[in-house]
Amino acid sequence: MRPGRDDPTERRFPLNSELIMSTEKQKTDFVAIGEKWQQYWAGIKLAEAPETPQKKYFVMPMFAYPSGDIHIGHFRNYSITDAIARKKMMEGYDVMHPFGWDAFGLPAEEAAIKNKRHPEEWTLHNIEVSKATLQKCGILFDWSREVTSCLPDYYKWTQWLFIQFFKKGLAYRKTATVNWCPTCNTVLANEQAAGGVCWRCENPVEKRELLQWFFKITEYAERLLAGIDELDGWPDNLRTIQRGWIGKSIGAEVDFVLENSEIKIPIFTTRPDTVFGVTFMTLAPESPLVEQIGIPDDRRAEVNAYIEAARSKSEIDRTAQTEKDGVFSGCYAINPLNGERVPIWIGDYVLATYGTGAVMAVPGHDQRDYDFAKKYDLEIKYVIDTGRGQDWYDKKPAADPAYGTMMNSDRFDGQVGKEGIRAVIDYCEEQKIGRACTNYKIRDWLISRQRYWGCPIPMIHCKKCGIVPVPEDQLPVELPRGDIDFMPTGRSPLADVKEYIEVDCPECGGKAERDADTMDTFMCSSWYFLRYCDPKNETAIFDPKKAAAWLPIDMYVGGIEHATGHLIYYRFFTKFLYDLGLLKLEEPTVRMFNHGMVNDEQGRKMSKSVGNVVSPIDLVGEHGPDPVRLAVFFAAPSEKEIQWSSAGITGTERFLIRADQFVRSADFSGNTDLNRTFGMADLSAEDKKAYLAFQLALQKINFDFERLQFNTCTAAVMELLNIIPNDISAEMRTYIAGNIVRVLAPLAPHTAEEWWAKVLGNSESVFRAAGWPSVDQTAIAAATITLACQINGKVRGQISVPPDTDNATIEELAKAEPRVQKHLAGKTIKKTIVVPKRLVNFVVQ
RNA sequence: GCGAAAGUGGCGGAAUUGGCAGACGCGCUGGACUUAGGAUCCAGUGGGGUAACCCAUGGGGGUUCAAAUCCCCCCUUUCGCACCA
Repeated sequence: MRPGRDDPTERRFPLNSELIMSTEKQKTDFVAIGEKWQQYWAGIKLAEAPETPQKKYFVMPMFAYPSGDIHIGHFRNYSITDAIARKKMMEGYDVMHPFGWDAFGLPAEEAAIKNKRHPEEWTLHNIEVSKATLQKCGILFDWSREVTSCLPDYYKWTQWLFIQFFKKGLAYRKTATVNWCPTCNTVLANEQAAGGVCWRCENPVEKRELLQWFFKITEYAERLLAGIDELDGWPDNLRTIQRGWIGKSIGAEVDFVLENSEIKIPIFTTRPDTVFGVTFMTLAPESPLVEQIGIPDDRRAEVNAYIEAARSKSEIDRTAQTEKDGVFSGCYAINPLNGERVPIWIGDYVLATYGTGAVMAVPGHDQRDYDFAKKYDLEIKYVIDTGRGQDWYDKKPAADPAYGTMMNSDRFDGQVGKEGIRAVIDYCEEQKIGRACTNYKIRDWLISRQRYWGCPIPMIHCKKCGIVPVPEDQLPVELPRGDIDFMPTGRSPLADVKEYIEVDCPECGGKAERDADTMDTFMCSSWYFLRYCDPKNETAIFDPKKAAAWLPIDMYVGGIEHATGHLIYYRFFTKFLYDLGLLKLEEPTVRMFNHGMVNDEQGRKMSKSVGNVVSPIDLVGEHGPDPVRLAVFFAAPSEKEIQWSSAGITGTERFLIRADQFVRSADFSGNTDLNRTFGMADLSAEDKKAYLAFQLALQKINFDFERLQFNTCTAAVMELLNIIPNDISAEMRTYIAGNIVRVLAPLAPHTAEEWWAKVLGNSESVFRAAGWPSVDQTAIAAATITLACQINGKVRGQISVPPDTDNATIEELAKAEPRVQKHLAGKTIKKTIVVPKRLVNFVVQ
C-alpha cells in the first residue's frame, strides 16, 4: 500500500502527512529516506560492476589519501562522479565507479610518532571511518573493487612494476643533487619541490648529494608530449601545463674547447645562428667542468667563495634574485666556429641539471647575457640583422632576440632564420664539432624516500653481485612491523631494522642487504586504476583481457594540482605497460575534468589546523543527503571554486519539498508509460505548455549534464516546477511527475528512489529500471516561437508565430505590433534583419 | 617579470557561444494563514523616473543592424611558470 494513492482528494492536495508535517519532521525525513535507500542499494549491490561489461562506462575520482576527515570538498568531488555514474546506469551502461586509498605516506608516520600508534593501524582505522562517511553521503562506489595501496596484496604489484622498470633499464641508481626537505626528512621529486618549497609542508627545500633510485621518465618525454595532442577530452589549461612541464626545446649542442687543451665544453643552444656572437661563456657553479678547467691560483679563492655562496643559497633565494651575478674563472675557451677566444665565467643563473650545465653567452641576442655583460663590462656583438639600423647596433641599447638574417658570421652571412640554424648545425656535424640536439625540462623521476611508511623497494645490494632484484616469486617484500623507531633521523628507519635489512643474496646466496628506502607514493597511484579492472588477481598485476574490457577511463575527475605529478606519471606507466604488451592503449583517459575546490565562507582553504573543516556528516545528519548534495551542485558549476555556505541548503530543501508535493499529486494507477509522447495538436493549452516546458527542460539538462554544469541542471527542474500550470490534465501530471523523478535521480538519488518505489510503485531500482527520457524533438519543433521585435537594436515588443512562418510574414506581424508601430511612426525602415527563432530588428532613420 | 583565465544586482550565479542581460536560488520588502513563525503560500525585488522612457555586465575607446560575449588600451583579482640557454 502506497501512501496517497487511494484517496484522490489527498492526491489533489498532496501535503503528505507523513513526509511534510512540521519543520522538524521534514528535516528528519530526508535523513530517513537517505538511510533507507543507502541500505537498499548496498543490499541489491547496485554499484557492483560486472566482470565483463557489454556497454561499459568507467568513471573515477582520484585516489584518495585517507586522512580520516572527509570534508565538504570530498563530498562535492565524489558527488560529481556519483551523479555521472547514476545517469550512465540509467542510460543502460555497465558502469564502474570504483574507489581506493592512497594509503602510504608521511601523515601516518607523523601520527604514529605523535600518538604512539602504528601507521598501519592509524591508516586502516581512517579508511574505515572515511568509507563509512562516504556511504552515509550516498556516494555509490563499487566497494567490491576497493584497493588499498598499503596492503601487501596491492604493493606486491607496485614492487613487481619496479622490477619490470629495472629489467627494462628504466630504473637506475645515481648520485645526484636532489631536493631534500629538512622538515619531512626525505628527498623529493622535482615536481614535489616546485618553486623551491616542499609540496607537503611548504618549507624550503635544500640540495643534497645522495645515491638514489630514479625512473627514466625522460626516455618517454617525446611520447608523453606527443600524446597530449590526442587528449582532446582534457581541459586545455591542463594540457598546456603538461607541455610546459615536459618543456621540449630543439637546438644544438656545440663543443667549445678549453684553451690549450683537449677538454671539450659542450653547450646547448636553441640559437645556433647566433654562435658567432658569443663573447663569453658561463658554467653552472655545480658543474663538474668547474673542477676540470684548471682555474689559476690567483682566481681560486674568489671562485671558491662564489661557488660556496651559491651552494648555500636556498632554491628560493637563487631564483628570487633578480640580478644575475657570477665570477670570472680566469680560463678561456675557443669558439669552434670562428676560433675566437672567450672568457669562461661561472654564474648561478646557469642550471647544472639542464642541458650541459654550460651556456654560450650571446649578449647581443639574449637578455640575460646582455644584462650580465653590462654588469661585468663584457663585449656585446650583434650577428643577426633584424633591420634595426647601424645606429642602433652601435649604441647597443638592448639584446635583440628576434630571428633575422645572419651577419658578421663568416660563411653564414645572409642566411635567414631557421635556414641559418639548419646551416650552422649541418656545418657543425660535418666538422664534428657539434650536433642537432633536443632537450627537455622534465627530469628523471626520483623514486627513493627515506621513510618507513611506504612501499619497500624490492632490491638487494650484494657486494659480489651488485644490485639484484628480489625474485618475483618472493614478492611482496613486506614492511616489517615490530617495534620500529620512526623518529626521523635523515635516513630510512628501515636501515636500522636488522631483521629486515640482512638478507641472503638471491644470486650467490652470500650476505647481502635490502634497499632501506621506500618508494614515492606517486608510484602507488600511477597504476591503481588498472587494478580496479581486476582487483583480486593473485597471480598477475591484472588480466590484460579484463583491463581491455574496461579501459580507457571514460571520465576522470580530480584536482588540477596533479597536473605535473600524478597526471604525468600515470600516463608514463600506461605507456610502459603498453610497451610490455599488457595494455592495448597508450593514453589511459578519454575525458579529464578538474573540479573546483570548496573553501570556507572567508574563502580560506579548509584544514584541520585552521579548524574550519565543514563535515558533510553533520549536514547530512541534519538535512539528509539529497538537500546537501543539491545545495553543493547548485552553488556553482563543478569546475569553479566555491565558498561554502550552508544557506544554500534552505533553497534546495524547499525545492525538494515542492517537488515531492508535485510528484505525490500525480496518479500512477493508470497509464504510467514515461516514454510516451503526446501530439501537441491534441493537448489543451495548459498541457501543451507543461509538455513543452518539460521537453525544453530535458534538453537543457542533457546539454548541461554533459558539461557537468549541475547548477543549471538543477535550476532547469526548479524552473519547470514553477512553469507547470495547476490545471493540467491528470495524464500530463503523471507524465511530468514521473519524468521529474527520472531526471532528478542522478542529482537527488535517495529522494528519487523513494518516489520511484513508493509513489510510482516500482519494485526495481530507478537506476536499473527507469531509463533516461529522450527529448520529443517533434514537440519542440512544432512549438510556437516568441520573437523579440527591435527597433535599432532596442526591444520594443514581442510576437508569437508558428515555427514555419516565413520572414515576410514575420516582418508584417512585427510591424503590426502596437509598440513597434509607435516607434516606426514617421521613420523610414532602412534595413530589416530577421534572425530565425530569435528576433526581428528594424533599422530606421 | 612572463603566461593564462576571469571581473555581471545586496549575495551565489544564468545567458544554448554575437541576438530580449540578470534564468534559478539565497536574502530582502509587502501581504495571507497563524497563539506563534526561523514553517508554508501569494506578490514584488538592477538603478532612475508618476509615466512614456532612460541608464546599466570593472573603466575607456572600437567593430556591428545588434556586444557581458569580438578587437585595442587601462584597472583589479585568481591561478599557473618563474633564470630551461
